[in-house]
Parts: sequence; C-alpha cells; structure tokens
Amino acid sequence: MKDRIRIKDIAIVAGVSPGTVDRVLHKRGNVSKKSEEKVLKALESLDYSPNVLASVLAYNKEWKIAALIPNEYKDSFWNQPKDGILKALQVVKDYGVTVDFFHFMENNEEEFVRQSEAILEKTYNCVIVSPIFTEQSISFLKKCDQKDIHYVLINTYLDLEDSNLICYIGQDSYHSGTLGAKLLAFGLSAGESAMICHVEELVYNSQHLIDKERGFKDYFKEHHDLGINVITGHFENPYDTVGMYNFFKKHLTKCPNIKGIFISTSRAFHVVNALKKLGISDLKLVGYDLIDENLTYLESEEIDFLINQNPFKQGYLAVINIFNFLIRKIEPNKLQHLPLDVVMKENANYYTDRQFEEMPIVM
Amino acid sequence: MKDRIRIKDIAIVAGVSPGTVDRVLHKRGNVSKKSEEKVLKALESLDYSPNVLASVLAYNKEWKIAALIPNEYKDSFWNQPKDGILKALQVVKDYGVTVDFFHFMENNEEEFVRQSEAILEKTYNCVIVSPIFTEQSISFLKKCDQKDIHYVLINTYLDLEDSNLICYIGQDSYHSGTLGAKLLAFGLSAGESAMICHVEELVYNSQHLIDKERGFKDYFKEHHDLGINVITGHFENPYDTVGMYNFFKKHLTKCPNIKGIFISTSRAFHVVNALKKLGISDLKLVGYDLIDENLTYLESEEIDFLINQNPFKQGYLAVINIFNFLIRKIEPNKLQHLPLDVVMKENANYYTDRQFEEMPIVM
DNA sequence: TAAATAAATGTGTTCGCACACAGTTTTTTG
DNA sequence: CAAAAAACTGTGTGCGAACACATTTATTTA
Repeated sequence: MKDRIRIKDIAIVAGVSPGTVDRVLHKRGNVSKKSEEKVLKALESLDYSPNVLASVLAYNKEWKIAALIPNEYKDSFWNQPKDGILKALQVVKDYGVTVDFFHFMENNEEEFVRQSEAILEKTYNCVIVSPIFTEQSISFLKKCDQKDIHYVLINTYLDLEDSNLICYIGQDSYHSGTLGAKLLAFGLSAGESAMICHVEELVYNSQHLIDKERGFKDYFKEHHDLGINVITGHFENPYDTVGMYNFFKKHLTKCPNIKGIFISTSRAFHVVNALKKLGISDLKLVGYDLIDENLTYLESEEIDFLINQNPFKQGYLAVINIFNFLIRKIEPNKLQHLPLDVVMKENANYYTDRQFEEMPIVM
Repeated sequence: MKDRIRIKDIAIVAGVSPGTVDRVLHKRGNVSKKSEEKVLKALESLDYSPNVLASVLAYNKEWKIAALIPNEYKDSFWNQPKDGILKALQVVKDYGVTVDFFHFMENNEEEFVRQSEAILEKTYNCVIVSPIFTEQSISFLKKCDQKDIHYVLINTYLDLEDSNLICYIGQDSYHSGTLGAKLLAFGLSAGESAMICHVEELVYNSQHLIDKERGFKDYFKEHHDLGINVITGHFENPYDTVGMYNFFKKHLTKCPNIKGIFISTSRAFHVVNALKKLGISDLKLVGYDLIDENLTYLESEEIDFLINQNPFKQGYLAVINIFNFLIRKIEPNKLQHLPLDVVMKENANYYTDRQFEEMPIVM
C-alpha cells in the first residue's frame, strides 16, 4: 500500500499531469506523441498496477447480470448453481455487480423464449445461460451478440465460434464416464460384468449421456485385459417403480454376473430402491450428484461412489468469470471443466458443506 | 450500486450528520443517547452494509502478514502452500495486504526460532505458521498473543485455547485414513490382506501418521465382515532403496495374501520402485499427495489412488481467512479441514491444474 | 501577423468511507 | 450565574482513479 505506484507517481516521473497519464492508460487520445512517450517510458520503469478498488469506486457504474437458468423444482440440482451465483454476488456486490434471475421449467421451451425476450428488453451487461434448448439458445445468444451482451454458459455446452461467449463452465462428461468405469473396475474381478444404465426422461441432456457412455465403454475397451464385460441399459421413467423393478429383474436374471452398475444420471437412488425390492445388496454402485436421496444411500453404503459435478461452483464461477472479464479485464479460459470429485461416505461432508466455496474473488 | 444505502442516507433518515453515524457504526463514543438511538433505529429500517471498497480505500493502512513455513527444498510440497499464499495475495493486494516470507528447514529447530524472532522484531498484524516444532511454536505463539498478533496455523494442528488463533487449516488425518481404507477395501476380496505402511523419517509429523493409522484400522474393525486382515509396516528411510526392497520382500513373503498397500506419507513412489524390483505388479496402492513422482505412477496406473491434501489451498485459505478476519470482520471457523480429494489417473488433471483455485475472495 | 480553430494539458470534482478538527451545545465548577 | 470544562456534532479533507471542464499551447486560416 505504502510504496505502491499511483497515477500521480507516474505523472511526476513522466513530467506530465495525472490527467495525461490517465488518457494514455485508457487510450482516450488527445495526447501528444512526446507526452505519450514520456508516460510509456515511466510506466515501463515503474511497474504500475491500478488500484481496482479506487477504480471501481470512481467508475461508479452498475454491472448488470441476468441469469437464465431452470427453476429449482423437483430436485435440488438447480438450487445449487443459483446458490453459487448468490454467494459470488456477496463477494462482488461492492464492485457494483447485480444479478436478476429469469427462471424457466426444464421442459418448457416457450417459457425459455419468453424469459430470454424479457432479458433483451432490459439492458444487461452480461447473461448467465444454461442453454438447455439448443435452437432457442442459439437464437437468443445471437441477439446478445448483436446487442453487445456477453455471456457465460453453464452446465450444457454449446459450440459457438466468434461470439460474445466469455466462457463455458461445466462438466467433462466423457471423462466422468471414464472415471466411473475405473471406479467400478477397481471393485470388480475378471469375469464379472459392469452395467451402464441411463435413468432419465432424456428430455434435454442426452449429449451428456452419450458422452458418458462413450467414456465408460472406452475405458473397458482400453482395459480389456481386466476381463470385464459391459452391458448397457436404458430406463426412461424413474418414477415408474414397478417398471424399474421389472427392468432390473430381467437384466440381472439374464446376466447374473453383473456385479456393478454405473448410473449416468442423478437417479442412482431409484436404482437402489429397485434393487432393495429385489433383495440384492452385493452390487457395486456408482452414480452422479450429491442430491439428498443419493447422499442417504451413500451414507448407508448402498451407493459406493458419487461423482460430483460441482453445480454450486458452476454458478459461483460464472459470476466470478464475469467479474474478472468486465472489471479486472482478464480474459478467462473459454472452456472450464470443473473437477470430477469422487465422493464416498468418508469424504462426503467436505463436498456438501460450503465452507470452502465461500471465498474471495479474482484471478 | 444505485439504490444501495450509504452512510449519508442513514444520516438523513436519522436526522443527524454522517459523522455521527460513523461514530455509532464504529462505536467511537462521543454520541448522545438520543442521537445513537435515532441512528440505530434508522439502521434497523435500512439494511445497510458498508462499501468495503470505499472503506478500505479511506482507511489507507497496510495489513502486514508474515508467513513462517518450511523451505521448499527436496520435494515440491512446500512450494504449494507458498504458491497459494502468493495467489491469494494477488487478490487482496488492493486491500493493502502484504506478505513477507520467513523460511526454515524442516529439520532445523534453531532456524525456526531464529526466524520467529525476526518476525517479532518487526511489526506484523498477522502470521501464518506451520507449527512443525511443537514447543518452539507454542513459545512463539504465546509471544504473538502478548503482542496482539493474530495467527493462522496450517498443515500441523496445535491445541491452543483462548489465544489469538484465527483458525487452523489443514487435513483431517483420521478420516483420510478411513478414506484410504475404504478405497482399498473396495478393491480387495475376502481373505486378502491390506497393509498400512509408514515411509518417513518420522521427524515431525508423527501425530498425523498415528491418526491416519487409527482411521485406517478403525475402518476395518467396523467392517470386519469384509474379511480383510490388516498388517502394519514401518520403514524409516525412504532413500535406502536396498533396505526397502528387503523390507517388502520380507513382508510379502511372510504374507503373500497382501493385495493392497496404504502408504500414509507422500512416499508411495518409493514403494512402487521397490515393488517393481521385486517384480510385483498386482498390488493395489493408495498414497498421499500429488507430487510429481506420485503423479507419474498414477498416470501409469501403478498407483491406484492418491489422497490430495490440498496444500495449495492451505496457503490460499490462510490469506483469505486473515483477509476476512481483519478487513471483513468475519470470524472464521476455527477448525477448517480441507476436502480429502480422491485422485486417480482419470481426474488428476483437475487437481494439478490451478485454474479453479485462482479465484475471488470473501465469505 | 492576428484571429480562429484545433490539439494538448492541467485542475477540480466525484465515488463512499474514515478520521481529524472546528464548532456547538451541555454540564460542571468556582 | 459566568467561566471553564466536557460532551457532543457537523464539516472538511484524503484515499486512488475516472472523467468533465477549464486553461494553455500549437496549428491553421484570413
């Protein structure tokens, strides 16, 4: 603080006024070549970095963010990105950042469009989008490009070139499949079979599921010496308990050497329920997401591993990256894959507690 | 930003001057009961939160931190807390925070004392200490208490009551032992044995090792139905390759059903080297710490799991917690156990890359 | 060459808060 | 009850940067 270089110091060294230094720093023009040179030379010798606090205070403008993400009904998944956004906001609100939420139902395209239009009617600097509906999202984001609104995508990836995309923040589905395969493989013996099972309505995130399956199968292809056979299963309606019971009964009768199941969605707890009714308890299970029902079965060791996709961090980092981009003028990594945490009974508390997510900002 | 309450606004509502509001907020005294009441009433109705940026800017003081941590010689472990400290510093430097480092060798008590005295001679607001030498550390920290210097402990826990301790940041050794046990257990079958092996000079962190061993053994006690036997091993000098070869030869000959080894230190790679010489490759290995040698064997799948103790985060969070404590006036959790990340070949990159550790501050 | 215009530069105000100091009111003392 | 002391309150300045505006200097035009 004491010996930190200020604009005033540069001005003295360069032999000009602070106003001129400011003009050079911000490329505002109206500076003679001679003065500019003097300032640049002074800058070189002084290693100046602006005081962001003073800068933000003087700038005195709002940075408005709109968040277009699904409603948090049904399970707790979408609560978490929202919580992450709100937590990050606590950190950056002094910098003039504000967030407005625009929610839509995960199966309602019209609502998505309606909300996205509502965003465009107002004036936002940035949006955080979960682009669940591909077409509608692309259309919306193109309009953002035109209006010079930058955006961060979370959870669902969209391939956008030469756009106002700040970054994508989400999971690497393929490698999470590989990871799940490795975990199961570690617990299985030669001759046993591993099943990958999609339990989902398959409304929107099918690309995720395809990638996970590919990752899972590639692992066993590369490790065929393990002697583990892979079986694929699909079950569309997680709420049809009877149907699911029959589904697993059929598969496990047909292949009694299935000793592990990888559930590619957050529905592992439904699988546990079905297996319990079947009286089966010796299967190794790997699933996704730290939602309450899964955590209960993780605690009782009926689920062995859950892969955490860090939904809280998705929201948190979305805000932080916008902050860095807008205020700190730092270009972030376009593609930010969150850690694939391996969660077990013994370390679950670290990932459910938020103590370490509640932290300071800036790269 | 726009509609945010300022001191001036409170003053208007309360019908007093900003100066009086300031005196009430900071409990500076010299305020009549009548004025104080008016201000407090206004505060209740207005939900004011101070603009930390403006506050820090106006306060215009340095927050000086001294970091007393081991030198980074020999392996890369102590580089990481240091990197974490430096990264956090980038974030908080605008708030007037500075850090000076005081290094010592891990086996040199005199140097520790010398450096701690050097710290006391200057005027620091806070210290970050890795209290490797118990006695000397306690003596130093008591002097800090007297001089009203607050401190954060990292990596090694010390039981200190009623002191200027801000918080302890480090690992939960016991549960990391349990975690390691669970991982091995998942890969072993009934009738096989699991070995816990300490490979270390045992100079300082023996409490860690004791706790890890306890956690490891407790797991198998609680899960005796798994039918896995536990064997304990010690080897003091990791650099004695021949000795280590003989050590494992002896143990594995005596107990050929040992199918998994849990190495309680960061020396797993030495064990791999010994086993390679013995021509053994079917053992499941779980170790600690993402140091280069371990990561190489994780990549080649000769080590199955590494438990990450987040040394980078230890340093990072130490600074952040001091920041929150001194500047944001937030009392942190006294005991902060970092996540015990399960690291495998398939997700190692997420924990070695620093992209997500380089982030914003504040609770 | 003077006047008009353009370019360059310096000064002053603002952001919200902290703190010093001056100014005002109340209380105490002789 | 006046003077002195204490208690209280308001105003002003500075933190570092951003930007508006006033002022100075250089260039163009008549």
